[in-house]
Amino acid sequence: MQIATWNINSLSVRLPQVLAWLAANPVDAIGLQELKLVDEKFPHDAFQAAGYHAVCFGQKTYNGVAIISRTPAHDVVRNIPGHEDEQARVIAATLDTAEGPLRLINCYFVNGQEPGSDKFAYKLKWLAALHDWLRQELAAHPRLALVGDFNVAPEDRDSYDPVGLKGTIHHTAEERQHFQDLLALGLTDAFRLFEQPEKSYSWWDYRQLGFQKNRGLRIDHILVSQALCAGVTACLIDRAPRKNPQPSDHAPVVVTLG
DNA sequence: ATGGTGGGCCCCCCA
Repeated sequence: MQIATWNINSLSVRLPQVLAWLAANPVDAIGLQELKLVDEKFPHDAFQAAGYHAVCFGQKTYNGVAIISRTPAHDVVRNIPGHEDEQARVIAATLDTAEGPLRLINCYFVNGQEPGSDKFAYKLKWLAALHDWLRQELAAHPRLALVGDFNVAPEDRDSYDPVGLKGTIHHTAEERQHFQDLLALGLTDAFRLFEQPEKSYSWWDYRQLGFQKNRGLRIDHILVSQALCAGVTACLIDRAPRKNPQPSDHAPVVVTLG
């Protein structure tokens, strides 16, 4: 089976591209981020017509996440339990598969703007809350995948300019430590299980020909629990949709499990 | 340090 993640930067604008991508890449489930619409405007009919179920957690103007899946999702959780948050950033659900239940946690991690800012402080708090909750989720759900736009470039090789951007947002020691803390819970970065092209990125700034110059960051990730890890046979970033007219600034990431 | 581009929305906020 295949699971994907994609920050689509407005579902209203990108719905045709998402449907086209799913038609060409009939994954079993995909986590979407940055819907930028309220639940009342979520296009359930379009996904149903494409053969998918959807659960969503929307918000006006900003954020918003959804899980699109071939089989109905159940035990849906929205945001981090016990962590007060006005922003819709997390949706988790269980999918029934041939190999047993799979817990899919789809997150739009905080951007954080700039180290030292209020938004950066919010990012670090949010990351700590996610970590604490994930420990419980992993204990309850051995087969677990954490997917989404992490807004962290974990290592220097995940950035087009690790020296020039050292210490800036997505590149700080604090953010990278939080990423390592997630791995320490027993999660594995599926992308790095395999040999990958050099300069593999999942996000490119719209400005100054970022994509054409491959000035990007790898900030969209799929982390798998130990129970899933042994069955992972591939993990790829699909750059093709970034070449579309009116693209999202992010590319989808896809993992193949057993 | 600024501003480059894009989305949402009501002209400035967020990425």
